[in-house]
Amino acid sequence: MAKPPVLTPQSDDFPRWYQDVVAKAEMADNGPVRGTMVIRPYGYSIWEQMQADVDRRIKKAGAKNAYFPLFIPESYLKREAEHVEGFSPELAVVTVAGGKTLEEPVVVRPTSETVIGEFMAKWVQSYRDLPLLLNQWANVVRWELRPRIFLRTSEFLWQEGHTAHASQEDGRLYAERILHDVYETFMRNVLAIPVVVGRKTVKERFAGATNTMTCEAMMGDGKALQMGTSHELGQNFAKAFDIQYLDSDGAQQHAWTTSWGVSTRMVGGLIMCHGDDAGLRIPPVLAPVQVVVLAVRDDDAVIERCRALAEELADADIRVELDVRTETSMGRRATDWELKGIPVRLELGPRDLTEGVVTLVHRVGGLKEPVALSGIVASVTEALATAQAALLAEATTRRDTHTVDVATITEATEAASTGWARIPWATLGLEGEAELAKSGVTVRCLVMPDGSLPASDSADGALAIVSRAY
RNA sequence: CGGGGAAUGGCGCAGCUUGGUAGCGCGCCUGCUUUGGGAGCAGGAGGCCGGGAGUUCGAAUCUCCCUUCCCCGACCA
Repeated sequence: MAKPPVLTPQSDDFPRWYQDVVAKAEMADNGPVRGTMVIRPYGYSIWEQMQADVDRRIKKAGAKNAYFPLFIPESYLKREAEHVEGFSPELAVVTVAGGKTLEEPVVVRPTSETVIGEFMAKWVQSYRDLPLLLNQWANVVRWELRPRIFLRTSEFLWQEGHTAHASQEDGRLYAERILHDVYETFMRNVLAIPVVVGRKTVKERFAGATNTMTCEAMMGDGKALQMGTSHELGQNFAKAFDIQYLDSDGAQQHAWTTSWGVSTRMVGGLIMCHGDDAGLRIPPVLAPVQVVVLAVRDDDAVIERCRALAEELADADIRVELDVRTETSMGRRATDWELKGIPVRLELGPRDLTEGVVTLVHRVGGLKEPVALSGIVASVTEALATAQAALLAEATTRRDTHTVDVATITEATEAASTGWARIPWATLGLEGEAELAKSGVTVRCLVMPDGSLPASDSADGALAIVSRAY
């Protein structure tokens, strides 16, 4: 009798598959409070890898890390009208603390523009203080109506960058720099996710921003996921929080601010972009464990050789884990590592040992090949590079084959049942956008035909990428 | 907030119609045999059946109230 599949097949029920993987790969559990999640060690190690890489890139772009408080005076949120309107339904508010009703309720931050704006106002006096480039790694809370683990949780982890500039131009360039040099590059080169970078429509724009830019990724089922955003906030927050500086001519000026962030949602995106019916497939550059060395049998010589092998790989700076839990069957362990998406598995048994080889199993593609024990570092290095490239190629092919050019709203809706549609923004317009929304289809972003960012909300020739989204 | 479901060992479920204080699969523990793709057999541990009130000799099961969760929709950076 055939064994039932380890996971619900993607083609049967994609959301169910996603839930299954999250549980069986030991990524996360639901928390006790609705919408919260417990990130398990394996899931957290993936987040830590993301964090480390993104943090390095942010610092390279000149921003410095700081930390602002979790609690924000409710009055701060109210200072920027559009901002408070955008958030009020999803705010968690503390009204009682220390056994007493608070004079002024405090809000658990949904994002930190307001509190950071308040302090920027204190720190910025002169044009010489600009640009002020800050970033923080923090948790934020948004009481979402429909949570989904990693994709939309009531509390999530992220990095939020906040900057103040002397001119609109400088702010815009910095927001774009973060979008391209930090987010897009990281997603493509590390996550192996070929995101489309574009400009949000007015409807989809962040509350309080003058321009919202986004990285949109296509998931395995053809739906879109916003993986990161970068906002130009204009002078909205500078005016609300009085961030002013004296320019070189001695005149008071309001600063121009930006904000930008990526979150634990990326973990969900990674799962849904690369996962298959056997589980996760983690791109090697990101993978907390790149190689697992697996002892096939309980045999002293085998286990000893496995240890030596793992050590040799670790010495070559390959992230390796040793699995000599021979009390568990070989098949079970192989399945479990596959679920976790470890890119390369080295299986070593008595047979391999006598032949001086080890069986190298590729998670991407599934190929199994005997490779010489002597040149193992080179073989593994090559296998990792191949897997990284293959994942990006696969995701790129899917994105491209599931994106079609259309001319009408009806065609766009149709195309959105299996992927993305590209339609001239001039054809669609605000009414078309509203029309699509009725069937659950949204404009993910606007892009120019050459892939660059539209310079305005109504840039000539801009194309709308429309699809269903998570 | 509207519509639909559900709450029973860690997880997934059956039992309820026709009341007699729980059962299955997976997981877990012990032992033996196994181990090259989710091991097998044997023996175990583990549940005041979401909460409260009521009917009854007796309630997982019937009645009423409450709470929570899930799905669809509205909402969402």
